[in-house]
Amino acid sequence: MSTSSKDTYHHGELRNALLTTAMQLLEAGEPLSLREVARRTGVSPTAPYRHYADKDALESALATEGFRDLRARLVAASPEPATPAALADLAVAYVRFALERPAMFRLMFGNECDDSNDQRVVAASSIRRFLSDAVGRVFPEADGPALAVASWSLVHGLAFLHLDGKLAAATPNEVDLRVRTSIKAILTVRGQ
Amino acid sequence: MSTSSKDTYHHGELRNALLTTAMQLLEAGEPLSLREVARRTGVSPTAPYRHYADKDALESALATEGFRDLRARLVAASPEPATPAALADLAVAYVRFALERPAMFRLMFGNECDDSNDQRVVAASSIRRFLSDAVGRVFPEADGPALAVASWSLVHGLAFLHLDGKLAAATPNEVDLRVRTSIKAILTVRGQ
DNA sequence: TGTACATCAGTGAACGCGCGTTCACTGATGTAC
DNA sequence: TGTACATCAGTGAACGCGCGTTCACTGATGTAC
Repeated sequence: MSTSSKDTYHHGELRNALLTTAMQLLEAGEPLSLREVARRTGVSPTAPYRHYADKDALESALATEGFRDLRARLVAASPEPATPAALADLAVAYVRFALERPAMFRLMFGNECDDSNDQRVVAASSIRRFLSDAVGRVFPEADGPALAVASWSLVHGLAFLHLDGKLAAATPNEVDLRVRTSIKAILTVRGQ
Repeated sequence: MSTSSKDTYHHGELRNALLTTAMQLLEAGEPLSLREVARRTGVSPTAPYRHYADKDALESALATEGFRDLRARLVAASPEPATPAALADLAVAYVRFALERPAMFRLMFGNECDDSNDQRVVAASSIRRFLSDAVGRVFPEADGPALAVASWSLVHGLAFLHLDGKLAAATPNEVDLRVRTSIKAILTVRGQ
């Protein structure tokens, strides 16, 4: 299964190959180590240092990919959300992403952020903007920024509480349902 | 600074002493290792194994303490919350706890939960119940369980997003304000 | 009240481990003339 | 078109590290008679 084509000493694609391998490690739920990534890519333990300054750099690159993937999932769920139902679809997509790729989600969020990586910052704030725009479109008369933060927090909290087993759910469908129910509950409550 | 009173070979309080030391390590933001805990408690590296089966057991005990502390903080903020304002006070207390004791908060939540530790499960669900009761009291006509989940998620998300630097805030007061603003925004939005 | 003995709660050496990272190196590639 | 040479992208040995955990042990404690 390992790409043992040593034909290419100068690999040419090592940077991407490392990223891909690291991704697979993460999806497999195995601990991420530079040495293991190198091993599985069929390359010496020090080869990665030609492409990433250190382990943190690899992780940031990985997180950047993660943010892009998450954004793509959200966009796929609802490209131009403009109704409460569309918002709920976004929420479901967000939580699904977290549960399907828990290690990645934790890497993206459950860490002190490395703000020195520009691409990462851009990828993360792109998600934020997409969500804010959606909320603004659906509730134009509300306190936009505050409601955007609140919505993101609600969804993010749902994701993390499920991830950490604080909200047990047997099946993905149950999770989806709970997400929708939660949103409906909070939208229909009588404010003070 | 280290309690070097070796007077007591049979320490008598080693179990608690270890827990306390571990707590301090956590609060200091240093990585938690069994050896380091033993070292700082002035005891051999293997002594802890008389009191905790392994590292996970220590961590569970630590998390249990954390849940109790968090509950105490919530109760202190509002012993019998019955108004939206009281709920906001709870939210502020929750987020403050997370930001003041980030390592502890991550240990409590940012992990797969060890459900085999009964005390831990009890301590965690006690918080959940307290929050649910509060929400039920304030919004008796709502879908209780769903709204409770939503509220907890909102607050939990606010906590984590701040923790991870996704929502920048210069001062604790700014954080408090944002928490209150978020809640107000979501409570006053016009549901569908 | 004194003593034998089981149990409890420590010690200290040792294990194997995998990690991130450095260093000096060399083989492959591409470019200037 | 051919060649010299700089640069690029790998290698492989080695470093020091701290960790969790096991093992056989021993000193202290408490209890039964």
